[in-house]
Amino acid sequence: MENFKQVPKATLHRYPIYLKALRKLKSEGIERVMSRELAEYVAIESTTIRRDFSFLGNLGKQGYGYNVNDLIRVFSEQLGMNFDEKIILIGCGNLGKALLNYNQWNHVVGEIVCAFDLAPEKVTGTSVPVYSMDEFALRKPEGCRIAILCISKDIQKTVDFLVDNGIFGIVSFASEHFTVPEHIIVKQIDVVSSIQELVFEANSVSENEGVKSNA
Amino acid sequence: MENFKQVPKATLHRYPIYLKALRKLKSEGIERVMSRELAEYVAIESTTIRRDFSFLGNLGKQGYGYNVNDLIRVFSEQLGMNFDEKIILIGCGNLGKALLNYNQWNHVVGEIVCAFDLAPEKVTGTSVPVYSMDEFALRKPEGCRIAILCISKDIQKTVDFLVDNGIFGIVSFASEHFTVPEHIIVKQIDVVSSIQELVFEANSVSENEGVKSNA
DNA sequence: ATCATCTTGTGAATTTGAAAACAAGTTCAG
DNA sequence: CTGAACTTGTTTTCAAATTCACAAGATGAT
Repeated sequence: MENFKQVPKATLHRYPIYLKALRKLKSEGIERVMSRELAEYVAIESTTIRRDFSFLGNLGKQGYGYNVNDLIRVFSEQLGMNFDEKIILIGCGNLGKALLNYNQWNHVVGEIVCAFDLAPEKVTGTSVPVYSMDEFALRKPEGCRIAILCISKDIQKTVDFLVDNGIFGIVSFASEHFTVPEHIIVKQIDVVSSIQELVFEANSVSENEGVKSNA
Repeated sequence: MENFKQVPKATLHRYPIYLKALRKLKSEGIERVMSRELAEYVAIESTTIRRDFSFLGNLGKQGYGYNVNDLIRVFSEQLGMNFDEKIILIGCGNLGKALLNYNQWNHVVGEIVCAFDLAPEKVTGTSVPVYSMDEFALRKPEGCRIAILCISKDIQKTVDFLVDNGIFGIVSFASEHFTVPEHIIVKQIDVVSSIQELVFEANSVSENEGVKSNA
């Protein structure tokens, strides 16, 4: 957030992985970790980890390692992770409802404040209010920047609408393809594509062995 | 599948994106596409696209472009995408059931043949049979290689169990961290991490503009 | 049939990312 | 307090991926 020295995209992609591992370590009561330990844990070279961390400042101590709590705090502050992102969800079908009932949002990135659906009266058993899409402008929470998309029709139209209404980050579970203006950030989540990639990878390594995998 | 000339990992990651876009084009009745058009559509440089395609053979014609149907067919055949992957799903909570009811599996990668749960008798309204984990060895479909993980407890134990039972590809929706042997391929799907990454990216580009985004 | 106009596929160059190597600072035992 | 043993952060080296640039082949209008 302060003086970003051009953090590489590849590094940005790994931060959530580190953060998750660090939270796990913290939950196990571990307060100190060395890059080499963490490396084994997340299957990323220790040298890569140290470099990734170095973009955020001098976080470790020679001969000691890193303090887990400090790391988590720096990640949160420096990367603008303020824990209270107001997120909205569009489309309350099976998947949408499953995400709404997912209880691990708090104190991680923020929370889903409300949801929108074409037929909100048919949606029952959710812990947050569900509004009609017609009420969007009226009901959109103050400061809301991110939307989770769980619809299967009219994707492009919906995306355009969201962008026009000030959303700049979209996490999409929609399987269909869509395009956005340059300044909008999209994260696609697609089981089918993941499985395809998995199959492609499997078939391509069967030819020449040797791939390191982890989660 | 035939003679893979070391397809780069980055390329492997883009194949599903192309495939999805191509299917969309096909559904719109478009039979011919040029790398430049496709580039604008998926926000990947045309030259990158041409190189990516070149790993699978000479698929295009100079002065003409690519035939959409041919491309889709080659992708499927060459990459071992045989449309009938027998997939299993572990954990039938909200999310698991949502995935089971997702109706766009057929003719894309294969299908979810059955599911497993600790308490299968409590799971209702699914279109595929749900078995107890105790019956795993007995019920696992012949030729099944891929499992979708939708559980929130005992992740590591479950993963170890699956690996011991011949699964080598895992698509995990579990938020918790786990490790696998080297030859196992894992695709993590995690809404929270995606949102984190999105926030990180947003905050880092606000400093220096200019990022191309798409879906 | 011919030619101007396209578009692919690929060597070469450039940019980007990862790994190795090491200097400098910290810890902890005695 | 002293020094051996560690571990970070960064410089340098190496590898991977992307982009450039262009030759070669195809098209379609005339």
